[in-house]
Amino acid sequence: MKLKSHIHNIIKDAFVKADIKYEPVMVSEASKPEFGDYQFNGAMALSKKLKKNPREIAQNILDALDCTGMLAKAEIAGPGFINLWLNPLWLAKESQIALQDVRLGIKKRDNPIKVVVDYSGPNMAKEMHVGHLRSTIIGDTLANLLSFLGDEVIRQNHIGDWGTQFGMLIAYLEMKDEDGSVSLKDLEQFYKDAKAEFDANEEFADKAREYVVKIQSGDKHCLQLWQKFIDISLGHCQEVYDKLDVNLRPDDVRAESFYNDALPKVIEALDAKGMLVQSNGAQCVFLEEEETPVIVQKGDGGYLYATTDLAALRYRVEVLGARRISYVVDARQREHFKQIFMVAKEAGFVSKNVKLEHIAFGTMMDKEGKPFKTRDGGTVKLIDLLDEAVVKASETIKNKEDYSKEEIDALAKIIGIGAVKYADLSINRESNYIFSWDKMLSFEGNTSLYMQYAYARIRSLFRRHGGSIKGEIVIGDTLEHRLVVMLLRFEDVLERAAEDASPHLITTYLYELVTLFMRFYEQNPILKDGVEKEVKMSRLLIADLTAKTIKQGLRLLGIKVVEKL
RNA sequence: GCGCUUGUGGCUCAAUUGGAUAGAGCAUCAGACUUCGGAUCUGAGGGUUAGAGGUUCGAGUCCUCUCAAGCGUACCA
Repeated sequence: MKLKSHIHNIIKDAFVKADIKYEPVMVSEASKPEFGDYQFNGAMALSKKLKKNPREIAQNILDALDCTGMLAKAEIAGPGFINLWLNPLWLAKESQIALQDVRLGIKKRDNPIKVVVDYSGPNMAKEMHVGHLRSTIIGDTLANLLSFLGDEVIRQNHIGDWGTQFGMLIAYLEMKDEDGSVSLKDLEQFYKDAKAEFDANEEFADKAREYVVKIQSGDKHCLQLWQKFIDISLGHCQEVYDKLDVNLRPDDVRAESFYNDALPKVIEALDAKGMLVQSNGAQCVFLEEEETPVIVQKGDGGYLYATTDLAALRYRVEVLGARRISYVVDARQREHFKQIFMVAKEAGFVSKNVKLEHIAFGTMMDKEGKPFKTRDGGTVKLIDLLDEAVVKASETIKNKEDYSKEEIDALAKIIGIGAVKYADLSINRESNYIFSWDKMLSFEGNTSLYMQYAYARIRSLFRRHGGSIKGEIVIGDTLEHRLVVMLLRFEDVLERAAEDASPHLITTYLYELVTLFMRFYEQNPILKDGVEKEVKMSRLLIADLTAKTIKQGLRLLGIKVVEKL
């Protein structure tokens, strides 16, 4: 239910009736329950334009406002706010409709677009570390979300599989003369060993350099070694994706090497546009108001990160047909993307109706507020972090009920991984955040376990109830009223989260929803003796819609729910 | 040096993009129950939104300056 735009339309009609020749601003949720369900703040801003007292304008709007259907009541408050109350009968009817729909009343977009979401992007030379977590799950959530809302989403995993370090790595792989399955089990160690060999052994270093050239010129033997290396490394990534319950598959991989042939064409295109300038031997694009140029070709003829990104951008627009391209990449690359987007626009690689956006995010920090590292200062492998989360989760739930070992293992996986994801996604992506096991695995506050607990409680309610639910929703008190309004707000929240690429809007919403439900549940008995049948059914239906909304919300974040906890 | 980002109770985070008395959780203190799962709920104390100006009917949010922190600053990705 697009609550806001429905109310907006009613206000619009009132504007026409009241002969106000301006477009009304969007309504917003009331900041406090006393102020109703929604509020319209446009009267104050109009006062200057219309040269009238804002309260008078508000009164004019109010007089023209249709309060016979969706709205029950409207009042003027303060300097000219218009507070709006929704009609309980209307709310009951709409929530009933939502409940009968698997999509909870959320329609797919009428005008879907093709969206490329570029996320995760690990480097094949090393294993995924904690730094890849945010890109992977924020990107995945965005992709899930847009897809749910009806857009055609194309997931792109832009892996780093090309560059000088691969010469060293495949030379070392060949020297070890294994099939790779043993020595590449720990990529991190393999990289270290290769580097040590490179530094100590002159002969090996020469060979490594030679192999760089050989892969690039298409030498069969070297390419085979390289392919083997990439396959194994990608296998590590897939293991992480599966563990994370993220929707990335091998098909979504478009590696850097994929664009090799397109790189010279990027240079040609830029040259044809007269944008290339040679500076200190390198081919550069100078941009207005940018201090440093974008270097697209090195003095030795080699290509760079920027060149590959431009080639990828062209591919996404021209071949994939993207109308929106979202790059979910660390905030430190802000300048890079700013420049790439400028070059792409100037070169005509994208038309004006294509939206390019850098979905920047902050860094994960430790308790002291320093970048998250191991005790000896190394990077934390993502797979280790996830495994630890599962172990910690099983410790948390072990003492709770008499679960079998299998049950604990299954639960711990869902809960542990879910806790990591939820903790990350619940924070405004732009800022850095402090990683804390204790907070993450707490049952209190805005955490995944609080959501899981609420969901399990509702499910338990239905197990206990057993029989069928026949009846309709009747809003009995203000708490039920607020809860139902909250439930119907779901679509507005998803739209906004998708627009801003901000998963934390979903978690904030879910937390508010669950808090409200807990209060409702505490105050309004459902299965207890003495509750009238109609009331019982109505409350069960509200509980059911709450559970379904929690489940759907978490699902979009890539988190599964559990029936028992 | 220049540029970008950030600064909100003791701690961790919000604030509907300029709206009403800045909200939550943790921690602290005080309550509720012969538990529809207490891993719950209710309440209290705790804030000059880093600081100083400015714009506006109205500023945590926009502008200017100062302070502090993080990051980026041409042939890595």
